[in-house]
Amino acid sequence: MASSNTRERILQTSLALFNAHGLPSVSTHRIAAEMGISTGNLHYHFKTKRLIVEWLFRRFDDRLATIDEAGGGVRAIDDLWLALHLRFEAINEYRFVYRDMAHLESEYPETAAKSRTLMARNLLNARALCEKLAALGVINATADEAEMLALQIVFTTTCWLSFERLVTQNAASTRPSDTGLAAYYTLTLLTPYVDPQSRAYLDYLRSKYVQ
Amino acid sequence: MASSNTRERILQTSLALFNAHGLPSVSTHRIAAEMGISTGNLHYHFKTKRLIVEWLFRRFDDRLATIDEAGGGVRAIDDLWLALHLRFEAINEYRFVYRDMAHLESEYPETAAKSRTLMARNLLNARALCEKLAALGVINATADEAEMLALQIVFTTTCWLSFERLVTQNAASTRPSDTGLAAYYTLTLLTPYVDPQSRAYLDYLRSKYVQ
DNA sequence: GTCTATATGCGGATAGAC
DNA sequence: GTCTATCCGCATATAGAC
Repeated sequence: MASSNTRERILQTSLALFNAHGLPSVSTHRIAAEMGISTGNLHYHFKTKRLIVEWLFRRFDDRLATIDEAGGGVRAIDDLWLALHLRFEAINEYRFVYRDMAHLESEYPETAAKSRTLMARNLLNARALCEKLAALGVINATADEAEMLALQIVFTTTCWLSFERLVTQNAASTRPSDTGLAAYYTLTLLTPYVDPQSRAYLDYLRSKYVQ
Repeated sequence: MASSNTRERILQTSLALFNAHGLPSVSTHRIAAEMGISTGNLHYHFKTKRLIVEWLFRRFDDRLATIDEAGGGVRAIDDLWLALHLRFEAINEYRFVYRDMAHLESEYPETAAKSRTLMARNLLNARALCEKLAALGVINATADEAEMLALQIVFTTTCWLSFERLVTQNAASTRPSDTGLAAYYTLTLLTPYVDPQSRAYLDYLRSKYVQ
């Protein structure tokens, strides 16, 4: 039916605007205007802006959960690159979440709490991943080093895309946000620890991404 | 005179509130209420909220510039630890800047542009620093590795304190934000490259900060 | 310098007609 | 479902008295 169509368009439009201009800067008026509908109509589908944010966050969360499941089979550096790439794709599609996290904290505490839970999950997964890579001999790292690597990986996947916008020139509007490059950058954290074979793969990526 | 006193108090109060609740969530009303003055009075001293933000950012910028000057003499890992610690102290005192960077981008474009300039400066400084440490033999890294380390250091100093809030339990209000720990965490990026002597210092820090 | 009072606009959200 | 019209509250900012 047309109803759920509008509902879906609201979510898509909101997501695009949140990503482009930031959660606090995008009003329900603006969302409705962008879609060419009235604010009354918008509030018929979502009683509050908060509900829109919650729905979008839930999708983000589900998306990452799916990636996590599939990512359990990482056994080598190139698997890891793919897993990271997919992860950055997802984070990029919902980039408003991490970029406006401070605002989320103060205005949408329930969603922020879920975000904390997500972060804890990410840490556990990353830790398990690094331990596995160490056990497989893909990386040569002590338990402490593996632990630190896991933290660095989670830190980077969470914050890198936001940071990248600061460094790249003011082409803030026209941002393709190369998620492959982001994945490569994350992998470089492992550089000092990888075995020679994996090292060759990193060099291959390097030639691909660094001019 | 009392006038400039009030002006200063406005800046201090604004800074504290921005840090505690976020730039977009703190209104001029709230600042005035917190100080026990009227909004009219506040606007007598600062015609717009934007001016307050610009003054605070300028102080932040100056503060980092001072640290940069003093930091030119880093010749060993313990020097670097001190320099990083001072830097995190400054970033922590003005943490609203990086935490609400997305909002700064959309609502205070001029300040955001200055922030970009600052970031470029940071990158150059970090690069020079890593090259120097490599030349001194404190770290054993190729030119590429030194370059990557510099990027990682800037990324970490910029985003770590924001990320930390996400990971630590919901004691978001009562956050001492251990800047020494942040500096130690940043140093761990160098771990794989340091010479044995510096390694000993890192181990000392580790025993101090990691339970 | 500091106050009270007020103008103006925007954002979220609702009422009721169609 | 969708619209128009409107309410309410808050935020920035100003005017004018003290």
